[in-house]
Amino acid sequence: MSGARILLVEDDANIRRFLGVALRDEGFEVFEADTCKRALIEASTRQPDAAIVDLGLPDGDGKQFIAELRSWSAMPVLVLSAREREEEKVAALDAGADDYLVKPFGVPELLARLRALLRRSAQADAASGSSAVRFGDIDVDLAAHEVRRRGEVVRLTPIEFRLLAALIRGHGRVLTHRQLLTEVWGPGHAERTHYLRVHMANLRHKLEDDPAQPKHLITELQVGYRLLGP
Amino acid sequence: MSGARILLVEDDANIRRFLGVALRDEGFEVFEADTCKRALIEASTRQPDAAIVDLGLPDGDGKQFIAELRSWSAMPVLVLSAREREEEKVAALDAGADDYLVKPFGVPELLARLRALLRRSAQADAASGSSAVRFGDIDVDLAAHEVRRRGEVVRLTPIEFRLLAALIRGHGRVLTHRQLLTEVWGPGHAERTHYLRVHMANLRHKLEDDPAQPKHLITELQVGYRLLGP
DNA sequence: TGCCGATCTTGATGCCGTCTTGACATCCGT
DNA sequence: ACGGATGTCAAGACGGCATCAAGATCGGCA
Repeated sequence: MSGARILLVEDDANIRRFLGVALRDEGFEVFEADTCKRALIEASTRQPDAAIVDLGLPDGDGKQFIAELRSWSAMPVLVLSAREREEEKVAALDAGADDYLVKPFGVPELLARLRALLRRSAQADAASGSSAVRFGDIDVDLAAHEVRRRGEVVRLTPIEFRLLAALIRGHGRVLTHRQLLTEVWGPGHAERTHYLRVHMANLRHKLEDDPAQPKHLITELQVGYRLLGP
Repeated sequence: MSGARILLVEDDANIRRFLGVALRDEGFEVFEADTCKRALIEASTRQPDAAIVDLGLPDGDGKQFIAELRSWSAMPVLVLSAREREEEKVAALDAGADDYLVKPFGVPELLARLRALLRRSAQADAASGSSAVRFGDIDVDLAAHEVRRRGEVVRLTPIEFRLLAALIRGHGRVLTHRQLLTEVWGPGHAERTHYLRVHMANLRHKLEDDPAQPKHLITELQVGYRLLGP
């Protein structure tokens, strides 16, 4: 679970910056918030995989944040706090937190505990349904890495799959050549538009009824490509 | 989640009795073990909902118990220990523990952390299936630690079994090299893709009719592997 | 304590699928 | 009809994968 998205809620700018660096070093994508209100907004818009929350926030208690969050999200929450009174810990855990770490703490321990939480929630996610998308007679399950056409499994090469995944993520919208190239090949290959043509052609052969008259993998002249739904 | 079944692994008879009483007072059903070996037997026969484990066991380290347990069970594990060195905590958590509490601790905190773990796993259990799986002519019973092929018992090495268990847990979907490596070898070996190739080859020799043309242990080029069902 | 067997790790090698690359055909708006 | 952009096709390069075997490691047993 590297590259997981973490919401970091902490009002002290120094600690926040410090933790942010440590988390990003581990390959996490980090979003930051310094108030209860802001944290709830970030939590809903960024769709993080887990939250690290300081209890002492300027507006309202961190426990309040957890309670609010729990009303619509099951994401794991790790609480940080200077308060080491046992009742505080019990209250936070019973409010819906998954772990409670008393300051000062070691970063390695924080990371290990975070890994443990992500490990659990990854399992849970895997067990509960799949993230399926459908357009025309094509079914794509991004999590399972599986593509079917009229029920038949279609074998895609790695690049074909990543290209399709990129198109699905922006489904409906036009994605520029540059966007697709950097997403699939990484930055540094942003001008190899020829790659796109070749692999898009391969994708069309595998997914379209008539590759010359694509119904879903649409060319936007001079701009890029888009995936058209049903 | 009152009435949950708890496995208590602790070699000190006094502490064990004390914790047993505290847990039973809360309405839990408690099973006790004082050695690594005994704990594994109890874990598989009693089917507890969670385990509380002391790290300092007479025979072998508690981490060993966790690693063994994790190869066939996903039950939450809360570690108790007198060792407060950070490396110990990290090692235990990365071995598969879900929480780590340093002695001496307050019973209310222990109970709150236990509640948090049970809360989570109750959610997860609601979604997932049983521990016996069949694909082709292979039968696997994760709980019993047994693999059969056309009725014949197949001997798997520890790593082979854990690799197979990881594939079964995500059966059908693609598991990335990274996922498999961290699950079987732990984080820190996430880029030894060579291990995977070797042990996957061994698994195929033991389970597939034609190891060169696998029907179930499928390679997903550049991505990982997947277990294909019937 | 020292030996033995099983298992895991590590390295070398050949192979196969995929990606890249270039030449050429086709389409589109002007 | 023209030029630039897009689509098609096929050949060769490249890198990942499978396989085998030898060295390292660990645990059990005497």
